[in-house]
This record gives sequence, structure tokens and C-alpha cells, in this order.
Amino acid sequence: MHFLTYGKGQMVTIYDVAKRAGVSPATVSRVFGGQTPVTANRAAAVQAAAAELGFVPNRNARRLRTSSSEIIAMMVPDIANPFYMLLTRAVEDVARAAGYSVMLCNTDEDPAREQEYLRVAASEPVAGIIITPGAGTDLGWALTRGVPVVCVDRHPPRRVTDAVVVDNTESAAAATRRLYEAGYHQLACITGPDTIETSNARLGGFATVVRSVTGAEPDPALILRARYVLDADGERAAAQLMALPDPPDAIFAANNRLATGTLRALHRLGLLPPAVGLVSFGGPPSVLFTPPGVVVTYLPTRDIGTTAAHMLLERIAGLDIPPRSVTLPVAMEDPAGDNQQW
Amino acid sequence: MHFLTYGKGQMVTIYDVAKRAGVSPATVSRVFGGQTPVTANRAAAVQAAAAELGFVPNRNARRLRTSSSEIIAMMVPDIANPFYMLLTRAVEDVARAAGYSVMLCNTDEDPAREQEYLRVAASEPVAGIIITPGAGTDLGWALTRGVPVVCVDRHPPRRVTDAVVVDNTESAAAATRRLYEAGYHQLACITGPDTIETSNARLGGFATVVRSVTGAEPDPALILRARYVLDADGERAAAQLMALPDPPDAIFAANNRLATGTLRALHRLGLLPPAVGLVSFGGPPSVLFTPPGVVVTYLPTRDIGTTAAHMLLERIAGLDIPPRSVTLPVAMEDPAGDNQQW
DNA sequence: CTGTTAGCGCGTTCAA
DNA sequence: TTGAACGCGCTAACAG
Repeated sequence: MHFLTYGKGQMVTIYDVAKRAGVSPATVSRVFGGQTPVTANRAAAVQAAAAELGFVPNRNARRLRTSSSEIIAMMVPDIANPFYMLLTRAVEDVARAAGYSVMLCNTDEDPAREQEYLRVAASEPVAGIIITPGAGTDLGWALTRGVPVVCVDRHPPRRVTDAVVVDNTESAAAATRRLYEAGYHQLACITGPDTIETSNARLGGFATVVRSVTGAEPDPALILRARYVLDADGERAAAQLMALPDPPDAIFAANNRLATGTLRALHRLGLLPPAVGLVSFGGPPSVLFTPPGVVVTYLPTRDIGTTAAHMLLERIAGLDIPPRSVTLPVAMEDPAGDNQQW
Repeated sequence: MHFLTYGKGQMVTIYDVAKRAGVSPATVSRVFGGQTPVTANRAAAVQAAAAELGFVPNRNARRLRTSSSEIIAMMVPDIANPFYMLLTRAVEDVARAAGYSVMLCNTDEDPAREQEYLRVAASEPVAGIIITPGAGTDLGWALTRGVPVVCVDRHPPRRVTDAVVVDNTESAAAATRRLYEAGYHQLACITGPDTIETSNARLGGFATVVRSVTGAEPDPALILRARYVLDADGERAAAQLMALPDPPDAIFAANNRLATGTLRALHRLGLLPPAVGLVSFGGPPSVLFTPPGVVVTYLPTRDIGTTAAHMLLERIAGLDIPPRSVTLPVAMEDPAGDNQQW
């Protein structure tokens, strides 16, 4: 007796269906493959036979034959980050509509794990890859094998593939200006590792504005780097800043994790905005409202995902033009709507 | 000339490697399959040849041959919900460690889409399925084909598979008691559709306590149902409750979405807790702290995911015992740590 | 321990 | 339009 399964049903093949429908296996294949035409009543007979037998085409056999799959690999640093979660959701929506499945690959910003997943993607082989590349990402293997790749959030090394990004430098600058306009004058910055493109670009935008306003280089003591992935790192960095002899009166946090951590630290010190100003680059998951003293830049997360997915589908379809880089706008006002952005 | 791809590299097969290493294809297969033993130096030769040629085993061929895959289908209502996101993350961690990949399937509580995905899973065929079943979920197809299934968050129809759930009734009751203990006395409940097991169980726990405290049935006007998936629905329901001639002084929100929406509504009315009490069943993404007047039940999200994944791996390995149902405890205090729960 | 052989289920030639 | 035959790349038998 078997529990849990009603039975290890024998695989029903096109041969079974063919016999039952009184046609050749090739005809069955054509009915389900949908390429070459089949007479209507023969097709109907095949459909009927297939339904009676509970036939489901075996994708592995098809893939082996055609050496293609309908799987898109989505490789992101951390699916537990709302930004990547929403990004993935958007990709999945577009992919599903086009008949593709999404394989989820968490890299945790770990190059080894990323390499491992790229190997899996290569041996799958997947139809395409959407990836947020890390510091030393090597796309060579995928490209050699002709697997299309689209990068999201960050550019690939040497810009060898399509990419969908936002204008980090400019929007970081704009957000920083807002802090000055709100009357803050001692600005600090908590950004990510110097191996990550966005953390450098955001710091760059910040520093440019500080220089232009103060006429001097930003104080190095007011610029901290923390890991992008853990709230706790942002919290620690913010606490460290506020413990300085001459602490900042506003903090630029370069991603949502860091902003969340910073808010935690400020809350613990009883210095929530507007007591201390804050830029949250990318919306933190504050449910209710944005308190005064907080400047939030809203990333067009959903758009990034759908754009990337469409670009990838174009590449899968064979589009052969030079790498494209799409830069999407960053909003400084809550775009409202259904949490479409982050 | 080709852009984007360095070339549609010819597939390197075990035959190529075999020739280069001076062994038989079967030996190459054994080196990569890892079942039968191979002499050390022969294995080394194979590895070397494979590396030089850039050989990557073709999974589709292997799967066709073995009619097995290393893919787990994760079918959840909405990956953009933090609960399911964290759940998925946990599953992915365990799966990856065991050499499996995770295929992401958003059902949006839509039976049609669920059915569609179950078909895909059947034709893949996937090694196993982890699913949050909806109202009319039909697992028949998967079970007939012998694909192991583990349900999470909700039981399957007729409890035909393993399941990992929490004790919704009891913890809903406990949370409701807290509201009374805090001095609230006019309690309302916003729960999900009556087609969803958890929304009924949570309402049940709520109602039991109301009955035992007031000695009467809960006022039907104070019990609302809203969709589980959108914050906006919770917001609307809460607004409706507060517009009653005799509005409640506390609201039991049966999931994190509904709690978020309720908080939004209360904020808009200037009635944030503790002015109006709130139970959030499942933690809402409040970054900073839990205000007084809010009772949060923290679901052991990560545990649910890892437990389910391990149970599925056991089933995939062939474990053949009656369906198990694991009920995990719900915490009423912030378990702290790294957002492991929700 | 290793090589030889025969398919896994399907898509795709080629003739008819 | 349809059917027969071949092979995608690999692993599971078997024989050595």
C-alpha cells in the first residue's frame, strides 16, 4: 500500500496517445507542438485520446530534443529584501504570461554561490538569466553558451549585456539637496561596500552635493560603509555616527536595509526624524506614513522587473543588437498606488 | 557578428570528454553522476578533460533518462507578501543545500492559475511540490503521478498530504484575550474569505473568546471579511468598522495585510493604537517598534519553510508513511533575531 | 572497476 | 498533410 501517492502512474507517452487515436506518434507530437498543421478531426481525436489517458507532454524529452527550456533564472542577492522580492514578482508576472517559469536563485552577494548558480543555469540550460551582478560576477560561461542575460539594478562588468538600472548618482544628489533645503547642515552617509556599483554611485551623488554646498570635501568620519544586506549593519553604523563628538544632524542611507537600521538606531536614541534628518534611498517598509525630516526616493521596482523581463524575452527570441542600457527614473514623491515601487 | 553572446557554443558532451580523456563515455558519466566508483587517476583525467573542454553535464538528458528532476515547485498565493517571501527564502535555503532548485509559482489565490502551475509541475516533472493550497485546490494530478506534495500554512483537502501549519484557533484566541486584558471591550474582527482555512480558524478563535467574555454571540456587524491579498481591502474594512454608529474600540486583523490596512485607516482617522486596540496576526512590517495597544502574533515563518522543505526531501527520498501534520507554535512576543519570523 | 549497448520521450527530417 | 526512422545527451544494464 502506498500513502500520499495514489500511484506512481506510468508515464503516458505520445505513442500511447497515438495508438489510442489511431494516428502516428508524429501527429500527436505535432498537435502538441503546434508547428506543422494537422487536420481538424485528427487533431480532435488526438486531444480526446490524450485527455482520456491523462497525457502530459514530457518537457525534459522536448528540451533534450530542442535543447531549449522555458525557464528563466532569476539571480538576486536576497529575495527577503522587499526590493528584490517585488522585482522578482514583476519578472514572474511577465514570464508566466509568456509561458516561462522562474527559477529562484539567492546569491547573498556571495560570488561562490553566484558561480554555482551560473553553472546550474548553464547545465539546465535555462532560456535566459536575469541577474543583479555582484563584484566579481563572471558571465562568461553563460555568454559563451549563448544564454541571454539581462542585468538589473547594476551593470555587468564591461557592460557586455543588456541592463536596467536607475540613475543613482543624480537621484542621490537630488535627495541630498533636499536635506540641505530642510535646514540640515551636518550630513553623514552610510553606504554599501565599495565593490557594489550602486553604493559608490549613491555616495558619489551625495558627495558632489556636499562639496558644492560646503565648498569642502565631506568629512571622512561621516562616511561609513556597511553591508547592504542586513538591517543590523545599518543600525550599528548609525549608532557609531551618532556617538561621534560632533555627530551629524542628518544621515543619507544608501539603501532600504541601511535606512531601516538607521531608523532603528535613531529610535533607540530618541532622535527620530525630524530631530535627525534621513534619506532613505529606496522606500523602507514603513506602513503608515513618512514622518517629516525623512526624504524617500522611490525606486521603480516593478518597472525595472517588467522591463528586464521583456528585454530578456526579446533576446531569447533572437534579437541581435548591441547591449542596451535602460535607465529608469527615480521618484521623490510617493507614487502611491499599490506598492508598485520601492 | 554576434552581440551579447560570445557564440552559440557547441554542446560539449560526455563523448567529447571521453575521447579527450581516453576513457569510455560511461566512465565520464560515472565521474559526474557519482554513483559507482572510478579509479582516482582516471577520474582525474576526466576532470581535466572536462575542464579544458568546458563540459557541463546536460541536465535535461539526465532527467529524461532518470525521469527525475532536482526542481522543487514552490506555489504560494503572493510572493510579494513578506510572509510568503520569507517562507520561500527558507525553502530555497534548504533546497539549495540539498542540490535542488526552486521554481517560483505565484497563484494569487486564483484556482485557474494554480491548476495551470500544477500542470506545469506535472509535465516537468518536478521532484516535489510545496504549496499553500487554495479553496478548490486539486492535488490529484500530482498525487497520481507520484509527485510528493507538502502543504504549508493550510491543510490540503481531506488532508491527503503532509502539512506544516500553525495553531490558528488557539493563538487567535490568546491574542483576543490580550485585547480584553488591555481593557478593550468592543472588539471587531477583519478576517479573510470563508474559503480559506486560516481565516475561518482565526475568526473561530476570536469568536470563542468574545463569547466566553461577553456571554453572547459576537455582533455580526463587527465581523468583516476582506480579501487576504491587498492592504487596501483591510483599510476599507477598517474604515467601515470605524464609521459604525457604535464603532469598536479594538480590531482583530487576521493577517499581516489586513493589519497593515487597518493601521493605515486608523492613522487616517487619528486613532492609532492605543486609542484603538489592534491584533496583528502575523507581524506587519513595522520597522521600528510595536506601539502599545498592538498585539502581534509572530508566525514561525522560517521554521515552517525549513520544516516543510525537509519533510518534502524525505518524501522525495521515498519515505512512505501516512500523511503527517506538523503544527508549529506561534509566539506572542517578538522573537527578535534577524526577522526570522513574521 | 570498466566498456558496450540500448533506450528515456520527443521533435524533426525525409518520403510518400 | 502524414508516417517512418533517427538521434538529442545521458544513465542503467550487462558483460568483461
